[in-house]
Amino acid sequence: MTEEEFVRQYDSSAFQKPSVAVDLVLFTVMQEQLCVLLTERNQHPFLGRLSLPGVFVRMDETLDEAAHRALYQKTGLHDIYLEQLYTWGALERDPRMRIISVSYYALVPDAQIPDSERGKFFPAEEILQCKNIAFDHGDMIAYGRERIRNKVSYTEIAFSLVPEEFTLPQLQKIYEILLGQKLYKANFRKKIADKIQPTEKFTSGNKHRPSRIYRKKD
Amino acid sequence: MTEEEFVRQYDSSAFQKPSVAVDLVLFTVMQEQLCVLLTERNQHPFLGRLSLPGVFVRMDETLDEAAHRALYQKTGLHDIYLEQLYTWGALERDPRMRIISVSYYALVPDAQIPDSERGKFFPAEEILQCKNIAFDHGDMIAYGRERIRNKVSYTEIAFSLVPEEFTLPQLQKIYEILLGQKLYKANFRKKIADKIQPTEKFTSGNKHRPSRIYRKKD
DNA sequence: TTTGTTAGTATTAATTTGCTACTTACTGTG
DNA sequence: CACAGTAAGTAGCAAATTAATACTAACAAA
Repeated sequence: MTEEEFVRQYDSSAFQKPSVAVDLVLFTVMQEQLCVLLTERNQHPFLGRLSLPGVFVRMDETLDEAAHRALYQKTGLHDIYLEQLYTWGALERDPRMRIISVSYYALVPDAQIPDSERGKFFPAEEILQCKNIAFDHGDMIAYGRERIRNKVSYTEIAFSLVPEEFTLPQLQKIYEILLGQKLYKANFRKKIADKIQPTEKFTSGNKHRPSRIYRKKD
Repeated sequence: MTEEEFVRQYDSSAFQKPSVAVDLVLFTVMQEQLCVLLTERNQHPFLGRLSLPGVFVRMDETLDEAAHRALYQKTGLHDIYLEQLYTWGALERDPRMRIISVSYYALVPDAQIPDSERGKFFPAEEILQCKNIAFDHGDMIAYGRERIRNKVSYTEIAFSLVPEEFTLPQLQKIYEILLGQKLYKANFRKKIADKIQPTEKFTSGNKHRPSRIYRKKD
């Protein structure tokens, strides 16, 4: 059967379609941990469980637009790193009806999160352990965490988790948390040397040597 | 607005849903080139252009199942490496109606392709140049090529493009084509040494030293 | 001035990668 | 049957990265 025959068959008779949603895994690093935005469900199914923010995809918006809308509606944030993750299509992933969900992940620096939202972030590690998560959202979080772990080393996504101005110990900590391992200070600095720009500013107020403040190059 | 309110609003009033399709980027390495399976469209839109095999997702099948179905229906192949790529949701990607397409890529060893299908494979490089491709299928091919290039070095996907029994020059060639660069023989062998198992067999019939035949370990 | 603490640099060992050159084993030709 | 041609396979070393440790620098507080 050709694609064309399929279109005809599909449009005429069995005209049922799945719903399409976008779910958002919003990551940040808080208190030296990778954290995710979750809200407790106040309705069935999965009443009381934690779930990711999500929206249905409108006929007049792209997937990326839907993801940005979800982000903005739920957190008020915009202009942050956002990337498509994976599309989930298990038959019973939502017990109410067939919903195919395109997951996205986003990265925000801790400092950029409004105070009203801070309480909604949970450490990814713990969340994935305790299994109190609605739908297949645990899989989405795990998949996102994995994607980030892979991309840290060959992209610059770590910078998306740090403010515009940052210190190298700060940045290194982010790398370490995302990678899940300690790095060597000297080597780390050599490696990112070409991606950063020193400023003339230093941290202050700490009871130890101040740290130079940098910005991302370009 | 909560997700629940959305569900209600969505189901009752504006009940229109996009169609969901799966498109398959089937790669192989033929004549020292990365090639893709394409068929010429015999219908509008994009009449005469080359397009990827695709199917609509049924209500009773998962996305992975739909991808396998597409593969089997179009080529008769099964039990090959298959992985989800990316989901495409531009508004006008299909001029007939709103179709969201989940792309998958698959890898087959040249030797496993039935003769009837061999003519349908085109070098990815050329295809992406000449822009004779239907829909956004060119983007899908490019995205798949990129994904493979990335995964070659830290996974074992290259083995999916080689028969069960293979020589090291053969395998190295696959790596080189996927990565788009020459590799050093000795280093290559060191690196994959723990992933392969030597057999007692050798190639024959060539007018030079025969090559030992290996299998994938595990 | 001393201590505690973190920032930042220097140095060296171990490993991996880049690269060249060699030996080995076959076929076909004189 | 030697020799040329060709690709398989191995050895070895230089260059670059990564792993690891030790050091010096700059602050606050006692």
